[in-house]
Amino acid sequence: MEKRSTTDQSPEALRLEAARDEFVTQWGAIGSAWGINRTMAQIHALLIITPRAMTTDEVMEELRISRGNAHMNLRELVGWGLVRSVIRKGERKEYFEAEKDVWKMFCTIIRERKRREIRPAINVLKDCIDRAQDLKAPDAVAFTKQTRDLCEFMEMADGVLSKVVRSEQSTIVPWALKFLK
Amino acid sequence: MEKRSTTDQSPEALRLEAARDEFVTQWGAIGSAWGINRTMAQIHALLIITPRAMTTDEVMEELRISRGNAHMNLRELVGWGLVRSVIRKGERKEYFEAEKDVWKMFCTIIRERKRREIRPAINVLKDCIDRAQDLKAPDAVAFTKQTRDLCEFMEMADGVLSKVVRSEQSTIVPWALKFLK
DNA sequence: CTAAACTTTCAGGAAATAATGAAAATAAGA
DNA sequence: TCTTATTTTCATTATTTCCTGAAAGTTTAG
Repeated sequence: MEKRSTTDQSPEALRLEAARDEFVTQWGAIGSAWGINRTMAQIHALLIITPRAMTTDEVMEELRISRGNAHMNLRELVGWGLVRSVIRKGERKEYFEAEKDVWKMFCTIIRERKRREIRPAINVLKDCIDRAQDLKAPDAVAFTKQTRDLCEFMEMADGVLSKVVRSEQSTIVPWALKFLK
Repeated sequence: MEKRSTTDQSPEALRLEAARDEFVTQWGAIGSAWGINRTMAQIHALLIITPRAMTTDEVMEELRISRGNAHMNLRELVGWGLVRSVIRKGERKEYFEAEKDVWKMFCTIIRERKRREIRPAINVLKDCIDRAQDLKAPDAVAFTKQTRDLCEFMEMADGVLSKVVRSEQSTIVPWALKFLK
């Protein structure tokens, strides 16, 4: 077994390694600001900038994390559809590679967030509206108006995002968006 | 001092109270899925569905949280621009009220997230590109391509969001978006 | 069937984050 | 100025979230 990162020490390689580390670290921080587990974001970052598929052990080594941690978060990423597992014939272990196309990545994230968070939020709002809509007290009327406004807004947003995401195949939307700038 | 919530027990009032509680609780959960402190989201929810401005003490009582907690999170909300403090003449204490217009709320959140997270992320990406763009190794080329793609995408997204948010005053964008559904 | 290679699970511990409560600071009225 | 109402801070404590490592499970080759 060779230790890549400790034997390959040319200045260029070091510089690349530093840049990669920076990216992985910062991407982890960014992820956690958006409610994503730091390690999951870091693994995702690592896979995104690695051209070949990686094994659990490689991820563990690169990120200095335990097997359990690496495993769980890789599974989670597969669950999100951001990473797929690859099995090479004749080999027993599992490899993982990330979707590299940024637009596809974006669409996947939107699709999942819609499903996991926007839809449930809309349901909560509808439930709240149902519970209070027939009440006449001023506070109740205010409550109903506010939740209804919020609900309509979120349904609109959900619809817009669906439109955007549905165009995943074509490159038209990203192209059009560039001109909207 | 009267205890509103424990003396006013008509079935309607109870039902409203339950709906409000549900909303506050769930909104807190939703917030934390998006990287926002649960309590902050709950206070925001509470202020959104309360027609009048509230004092720190009212928020404390309603949410059963400590003064320090209420205080800090109210300040944070004011910092986000989602809540403003109101000082009534002749009164010494501070009142807080939330922006109720959903579209304005949305624009405020976008504007802040752009400032706090999207911009810094773009800067990180640019820094990573700078560090590695002159390297020739295959891994380095892949790294640069990937970070550059990501960077371009985020700049595009940032631009689109700016466009959307800049139209805050007018009601044209929300109106147009409805038709995009 | 057995062993080796690899994956999965999860109880317990560690780290990160948030909340409390009391003391200190500030501001306003008398 | 002094007193009181109100706000702010922050060390301590509590809670939540995450990670580890080892044991159990699974699969494949021989």
